[in-house]
Amino acid sequence: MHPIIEYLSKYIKLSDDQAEAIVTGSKIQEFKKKEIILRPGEVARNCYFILKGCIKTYYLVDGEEKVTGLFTEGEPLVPVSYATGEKSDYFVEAIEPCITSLGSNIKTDELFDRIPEMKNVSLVIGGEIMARNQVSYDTFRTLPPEQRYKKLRETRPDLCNRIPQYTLASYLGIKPESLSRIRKRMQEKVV
Amino acid sequence: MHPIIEYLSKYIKLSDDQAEAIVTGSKIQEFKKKEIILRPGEVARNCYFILKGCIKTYYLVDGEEKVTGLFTEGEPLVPVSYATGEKSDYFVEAIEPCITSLGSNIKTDELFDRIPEMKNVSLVIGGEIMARNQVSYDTFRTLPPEQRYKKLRETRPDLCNRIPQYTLASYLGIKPESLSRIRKRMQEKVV
DNA sequence: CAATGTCATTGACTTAAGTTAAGAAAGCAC
DNA sequence: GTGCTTTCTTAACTTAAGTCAATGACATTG
Repeated sequence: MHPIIEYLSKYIKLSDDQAEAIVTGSKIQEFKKKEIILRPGEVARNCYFILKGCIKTYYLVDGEEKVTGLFTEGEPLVPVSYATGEKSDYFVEAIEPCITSLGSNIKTDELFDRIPEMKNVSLVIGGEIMARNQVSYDTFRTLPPEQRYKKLRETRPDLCNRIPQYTLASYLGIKPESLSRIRKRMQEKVV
Repeated sequence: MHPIIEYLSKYIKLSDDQAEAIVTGSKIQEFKKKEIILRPGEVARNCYFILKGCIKTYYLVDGEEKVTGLFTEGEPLVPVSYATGEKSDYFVEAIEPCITSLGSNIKTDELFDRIPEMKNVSLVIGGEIMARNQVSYDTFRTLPPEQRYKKLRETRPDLCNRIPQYTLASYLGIKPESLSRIRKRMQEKVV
């Protein structure tokens, strides 16, 4: 089964015809490692469903990368700029070689015409993304750096291994040196 | 004009009949200062549009209040629990005496039947809430405590005056003592 | 109006993250 | 493989937030 259909199957029973229409209608786009998908000042014309690879979103503050989001296989990435139609404030960049399926406003309208039920699905998925964002937000807000790292190891252990430490540190809101020290502290406690 | 209709007018042109239906169909609920609106473990059956007053959302971590959200007049408050149907992880509590207009799943379904266009409005409003959340999230992530406070004074100066310092401190992710010191430091620079 | 409770500030001290700089380890290109 | 870049770690020092404790301001209540 196509990954997109598998993803949607949680929300809606699609006929074979409908599934076929979605898959053949969906555009695939690939990105090289370090390829920039969206820059500040640009308006996002697409959102992305990640089939393979890993993408980060980040701000450039005084020349420093501030990572605010990490996305991997099976996750939808909806740039704020796509939702609002305004210029993006941040970068979207492939950390690994990526294969994504594109969503666009035009495609979405066509889809809603063809399968009206998808409007409800969008509302539900939107609610879920919002809820997930909120949880991630609240974790960051309520925990100090060291505990954020521990939490991340529990909830997304895959990330800790596949992503450069300095990117992970930025995502945790600390400097690479601090992450290094945290890791060392944790090691010592285990021994 | 009713505040809810004024709010919706940004998104949809409602006939007088439709506006009438929404206003008469909407339930008003008031809360006393310090009244708890939602507790961890409970499932939210309502979302709220704030007509008057101020509401905070917070986690209780080791007996300590960790404020993650502050909402005032004209803002919609959608508990994660309302969106997901799962038990809440956090408290929702009135900081000031509040007057709110309730939204509920049943009401929403009725509304969608009556005014199908409202489904599109929900999608748009949902996108906007998500975008606003993201901006607030990213501000917190990318700025250190002192700058978070400065930013908050720029973007929501009202909050800094109407809310207790210890609540504000918690919202900024610091202790009241630290906020006190930050304020002192800022004063000294002005003089 | 005294007594109590709530909230904000201050000071002394601790802790952990930031900064700067240097060097080690790993990955990549030629 | 050699050399180069990128990434990670370590160390010494600085800075700012956390902690603990005391005090002061203010509002609320009996």
